Amino acid sequence: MSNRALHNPFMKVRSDHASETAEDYVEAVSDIVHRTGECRVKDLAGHMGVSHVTVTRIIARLQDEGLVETEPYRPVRLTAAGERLAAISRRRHEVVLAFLLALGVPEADARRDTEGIEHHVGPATLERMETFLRTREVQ
Amino acid sequence: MSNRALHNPFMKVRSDHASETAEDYVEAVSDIVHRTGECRVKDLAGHMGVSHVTVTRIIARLQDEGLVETEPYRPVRLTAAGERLAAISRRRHEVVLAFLLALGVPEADARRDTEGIEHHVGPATLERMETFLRTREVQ
DNA sequence: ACAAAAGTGTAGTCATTGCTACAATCTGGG
DNA sequence: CCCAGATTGTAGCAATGACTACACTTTTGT
Repeated sequence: MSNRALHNPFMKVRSDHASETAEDYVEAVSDIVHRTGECRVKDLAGHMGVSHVTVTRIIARLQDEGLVETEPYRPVRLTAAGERLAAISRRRHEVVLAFLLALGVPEADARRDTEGIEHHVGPATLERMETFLRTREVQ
Repeated sequence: MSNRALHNPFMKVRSDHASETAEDYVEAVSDIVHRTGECRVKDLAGHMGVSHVTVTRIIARLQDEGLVETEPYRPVRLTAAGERLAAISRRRHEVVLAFLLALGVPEADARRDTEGIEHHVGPATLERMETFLRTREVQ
């Protein structure tokens, strides 16, 4: 099993799915705090396109994981760990988006695809994308 | 809501998840049939790294969706629709993998990342990847 | 100051994808 | 032929993420 995990890419993809939500949410919290000063549940619900109930439960889980802090009826804040994860996620998001744009993908498509792709871009691929951006530039 | 769906990339990603499984499984069925003559539940379980129970249930769903055909204790076959989806998925998979390799990503990383990325590569991005492969070639 | 409105939490449901444990079927070797 | 082992199916549980409906705070406007 653990042996197969090392060789089966599907397992990697599945375990990635678990952290995708965390990455998306801490990034969203970070964005919203920087734009509006504080991040409320309803802001996240609007941002993610889900009901406030879904947000509440996911935030509760992220709090258990030590990524965010909040109290009932209060705004959501990032912990230090949450800030770190948000920074990493945002940077990767930006690299992937810039890369797709540099590739010549129309902006609307690039934004859509980046949202799905970013969570599956490993360090090696990210590094190659950055190299491409530095050397080729737009074309 | 439906208005927001058009503008919220996260909704796209979520609905993509539903079809990812279908794509992965029809592609796996196709591969296994071509390699060994027939595709059994246990082959899929090994290929995907999950228990046979998970496979059985997913295959049942894909049968409802008209992508595969099977009877109890019998091998799994693809329908015409399943073959079509498998062909599309495999081609996209190959393009993404070739693209990452052309980018200079080490093979092991490229294979891993392709597995996660492929499902989120839209037509426009796929087209740009193919163009890159045709024009730049390896570099 | 206080009621209405806005925002948030809770209860309960559903679908998906995992799992283990156990039951049923198929198949091959003796 | 027939049973033991391999394969497949079924039952039942857990976690995640989605929802509606309803309850509870907080905020706001008069």
